[in-house]
Amino acid sequence: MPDTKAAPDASRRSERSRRAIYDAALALVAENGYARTTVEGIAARAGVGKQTIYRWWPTGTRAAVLLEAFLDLATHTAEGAGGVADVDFPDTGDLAADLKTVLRATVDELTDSAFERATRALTAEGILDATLGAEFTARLLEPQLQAYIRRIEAAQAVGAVDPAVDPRIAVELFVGPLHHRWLHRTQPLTHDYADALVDHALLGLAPRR
Amino acid sequence: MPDTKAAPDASRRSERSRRAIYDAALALVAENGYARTTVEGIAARAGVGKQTIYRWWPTGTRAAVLLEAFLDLATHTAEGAGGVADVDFPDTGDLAADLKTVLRATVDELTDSAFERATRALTAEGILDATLGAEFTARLLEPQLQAYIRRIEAAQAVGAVDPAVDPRIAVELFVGPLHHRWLHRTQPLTHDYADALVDHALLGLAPRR
Amino acid sequence: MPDTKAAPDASRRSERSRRAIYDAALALVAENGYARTTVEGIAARAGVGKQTIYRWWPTGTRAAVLLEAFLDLATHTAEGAGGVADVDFPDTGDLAADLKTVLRATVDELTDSAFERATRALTAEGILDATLGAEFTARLLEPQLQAYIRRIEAAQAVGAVDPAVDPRIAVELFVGPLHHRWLHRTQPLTHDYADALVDHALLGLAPRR
Amino acid sequence: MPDTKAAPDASRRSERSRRAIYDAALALVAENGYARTTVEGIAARAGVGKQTIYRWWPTGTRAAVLLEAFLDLATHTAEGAGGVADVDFPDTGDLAADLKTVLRATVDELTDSAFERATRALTAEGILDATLGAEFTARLLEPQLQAYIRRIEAAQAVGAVDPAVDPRIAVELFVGPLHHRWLHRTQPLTHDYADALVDHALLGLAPRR
DNA sequence: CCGTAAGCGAGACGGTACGTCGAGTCTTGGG
DNA sequence: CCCAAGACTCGACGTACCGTCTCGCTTACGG
Repeated sequence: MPDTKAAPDASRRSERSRRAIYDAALALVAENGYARTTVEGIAARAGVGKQTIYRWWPTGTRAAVLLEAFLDLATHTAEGAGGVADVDFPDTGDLAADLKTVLRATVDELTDSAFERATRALTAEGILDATLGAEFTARLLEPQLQAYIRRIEAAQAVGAVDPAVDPRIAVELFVGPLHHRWLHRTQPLTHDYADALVDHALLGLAPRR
Repeated sequence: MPDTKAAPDASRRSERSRRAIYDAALALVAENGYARTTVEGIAARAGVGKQTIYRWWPTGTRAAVLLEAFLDLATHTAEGAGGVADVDFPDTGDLAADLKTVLRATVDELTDSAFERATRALTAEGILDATLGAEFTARLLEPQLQAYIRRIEAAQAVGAVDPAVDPRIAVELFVGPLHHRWLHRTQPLTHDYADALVDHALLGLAPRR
Repeated sequence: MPDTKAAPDASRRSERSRRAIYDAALALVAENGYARTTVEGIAARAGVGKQTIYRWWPTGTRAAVLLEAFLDLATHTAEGAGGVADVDFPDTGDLAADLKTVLRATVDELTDSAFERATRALTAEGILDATLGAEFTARLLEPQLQAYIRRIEAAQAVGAVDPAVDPRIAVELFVGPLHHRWLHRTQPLTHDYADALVDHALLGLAPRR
Repeated sequence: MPDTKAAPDASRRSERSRRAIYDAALALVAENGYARTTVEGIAARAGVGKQTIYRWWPTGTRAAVLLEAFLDLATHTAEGAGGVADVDFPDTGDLAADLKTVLRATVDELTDSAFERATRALTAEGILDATLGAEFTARLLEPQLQAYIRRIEAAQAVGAVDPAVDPRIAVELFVGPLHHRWLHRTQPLTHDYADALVDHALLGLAPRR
């Protein structure tokens, strides 16, 4: 036998229900927090049967719905720009300025009250569950990191970044501390912090002279 | 009297039960994962009534128990050294070497199969719940960061680190990327990575000449 | 048009599907019992869409299908004899013997493992639901009772039964106890019991002299 | 191992909940019918958690509750008379009159609008499910039949009933037809019918002269 | 030295949500 | 327009845990 459980026929899926589920999930998490958001609640708010949710997200249901809601959102936001997978990163020729621009935008996104709770929930679930974490990383996080990497490689090509530097580590030098502060709330997450991070990372800690 | 609920009398607390609860909680999380660990399960495994758990951890029960189990563990590990709050950081005079030593140790801790699940669980809960997050940060994370900060200030005093550098940001330049990789599993977490991180952060990304 | 819901066009009905539904329903009840027999299961087993079942049996679906399956069966069994409505009752001139013949046959039918479950199910549903009960009585039970009544009236005509006796009550004196024992399983249902019933009812309980 | 599932500790059972469940079950069946009565509904009406119901009636839940509700009711009605198991049957010396008294009372019980639905439900479930049926018969039906049997044996002792008669069959000659008419609603269930039944059964169908 | 008041193991309780099943309706594509 | 297939909304199922609440039992004062 090929499969234990027959997969549902995606071509007959209700578009209306799918969207209603995304909207309901995001709204409920924003309003009540992830812990108080239930599958039952999402179904009720979306005007949908629970089975419809479990049919399309049989495992990791709550988090899986949220992840797709996010991806859907991102897709529609970036409409026409080629989708999420192709995040655009500014290249004005000034690496530090470009990094600050992007990191400041990231700060704004992470502290956007409409989505902070959902983003935290997804991140936390990804930390706990490796399967969801892989999905989260591959579909949301990695595309962004790749955009950084491309910008840093461009900088290396024009001599703005040491060619010995591993671009992946370079990215993490910016993104890691930002996320660290956001996740653990050790200090407020501000534009100034984003700027300082760029300066420290580019110049290094050791004295230049 | 003004209090709605009388606080339990800590002097009468059963030491045996307290320890059994820690052990049970850590073991269950290690065996089954945090999601499948329940208060009921902990109580049963510890041979303890549920009420005994709720008496001493009335809120955020599951995570609160785990956090204390961790602190208890750390206290007994660091026995005699003055406790967790006073983490010791090597100072051989060679900052890069000292950082690598500590970061390598951190890598080992984070990937220790006996505790990785519990650490992830605690981190994830802290991300979702600000109250627990504050507790987690204050009692587990911050003491460690302070040790880094002291070491970096010492390095600044001997001219090994640029005096203009913000020590807090400096710490995050090491710890942030490490945690990022651990949390999101983007790449394997190795000693080599710890070393590379130190080198990149100290020297900066911009070409030295 | 006044009708809320158009009645389906019976002339277009698929004979193949109808028969397949009867077979599936009877088989499933015999195999798994009525409680575990579902409309979905019948449809699947019959290779038929659910709608086809609901189209032709819009109310009381499960029981209605079973009832028709039974009637269909009886019709085909009694083929040529004029159908179910005209049950034939032996008349050898010996009333007691004729009653014993029929009651023994009834005992055999009621304990026939192929149909006992379905008969019980139909009876039980008829007990609960007056509408189905009326249908069940009119189409299955009453024709049988009428055959008894005719035989008893014939017996009264030849002086074998007291003319003051109400034939309907007389029938129930035979059929009632038999069903009682079958329904409540108070004692085993045997041919001997059928015989004893006839003797007791004909002669009465009071001493004859 | 002795048991798959630990039995609950009956000594700690909540009397208040038990009674509330009985009341709710009987009321709901009377109001909405058995088919529309759900375990969830009973729990809600009784102000009780579903688990409390499933704890004490793990199998055949709905019907089992109803059966116990009935037994409880009967126990409290017959309070002081020694309980249900010891049904009292009149013995005025006139067998026919005594039987008519009891059968008329039975007619009234069976058509009592407060309990008819519940009685039908229990009977129907007992017909379908042999386990429940055995319980139903043993605890509700059989005690009544035994009272009849004792009365008939008494009648035999004084020569009012033929000694060759099987008392069990005699009982069924009265009770069987009554139940038959009640269950199948073939004719109205009246006191006159009860009287006629007694007369027919005692005297028999065959002419006395 | 002896109540008496706490902590304790145990587990029943009222709840909430889970994930599943089936009912009956609706939609799609084929004949 | 019938039909097979199956997705849909809805409601109930029986289970798992939550956090609260008695129950007896044990254990440490404090009069």
